[in-house]
Amino acid sequence: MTLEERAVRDVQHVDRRQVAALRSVVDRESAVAVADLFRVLADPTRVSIIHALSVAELCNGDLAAVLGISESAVSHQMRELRLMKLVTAEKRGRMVYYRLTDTHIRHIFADTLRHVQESSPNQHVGRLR
Amino acid sequence: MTLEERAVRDVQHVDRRQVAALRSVVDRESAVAVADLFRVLADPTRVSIIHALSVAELCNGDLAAVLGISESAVSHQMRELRLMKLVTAEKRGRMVYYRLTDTHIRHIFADTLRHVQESSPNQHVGRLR
DNA sequence: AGTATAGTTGAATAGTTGCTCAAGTGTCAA
DNA sequence: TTGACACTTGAGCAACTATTCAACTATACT
Repeated sequence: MTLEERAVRDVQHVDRRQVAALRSVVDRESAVAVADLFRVLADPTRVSIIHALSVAELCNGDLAAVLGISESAVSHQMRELRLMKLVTAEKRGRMVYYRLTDTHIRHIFADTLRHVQESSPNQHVGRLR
Repeated sequence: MTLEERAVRDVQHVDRRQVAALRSVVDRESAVAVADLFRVLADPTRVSIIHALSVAELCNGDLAAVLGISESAVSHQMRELRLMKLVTAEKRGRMVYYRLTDTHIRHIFADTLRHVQESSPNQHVGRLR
């Protein structure tokens, strides 16, 4: 018996129609898309990069300087951010300048920063790094 | 020479004051806090759970039925979501009912869902799972 | 030409994550 | 009490991730 079949059969606590309705609302595909977007924002380095770029346009080396990490590490992250279309790269001479593509992301990001700063000024429940 | 020292020294493209200013704006601690919050939302299963709970209050087994995964898997995820204070658990008899704690998260989540559905209806650039 | 600078890339690696499985706890009903 | 049910927990593992290092390309300067 597949999980799919179990899902339809084994519901005993909510009525089946509600579960059936939820199963159609919560489709896997958009869940993956949403998770992918959040995944990009789920790393302190990328968060810092986006934070910095929300203040100024910066090149790869400057980002490394601002964050205090290697240029290679920045470059790897920029590749990811570019792939996910969160930043745009513009080459000028031998430098590559990055800026945020999307104002929507800016808002989501700002909202979350505010949320974190308001709701838990001192407690921190996340994992160790 | 530490990365910290490099950071102050090696800046050649932006003026040093700007980088110094950015270095104070982009502090590691809140970057980690923001990333931690996003990390919770960066998994398709947890996204689906939050999506389902934004529609109805559900117990562990129902969530398993709705998502089509094992109760154990759900329970593991609920522990995380509880730790991060995104959901609240309420035990009634032998069932544990979950609901979303925070309306702020609801908004961030809804924003992002809308963003994903609007901005990239068909393309998908994320990793395979 | 030659050299230095800015950035990219691929492999390797240490650490993390999400799930499964098996064993456990607590609750209800016969 | 016995059994079934709802859920939790810990160990183990396969997959993924962020960084480092070394080698590379491309541009600029002399």
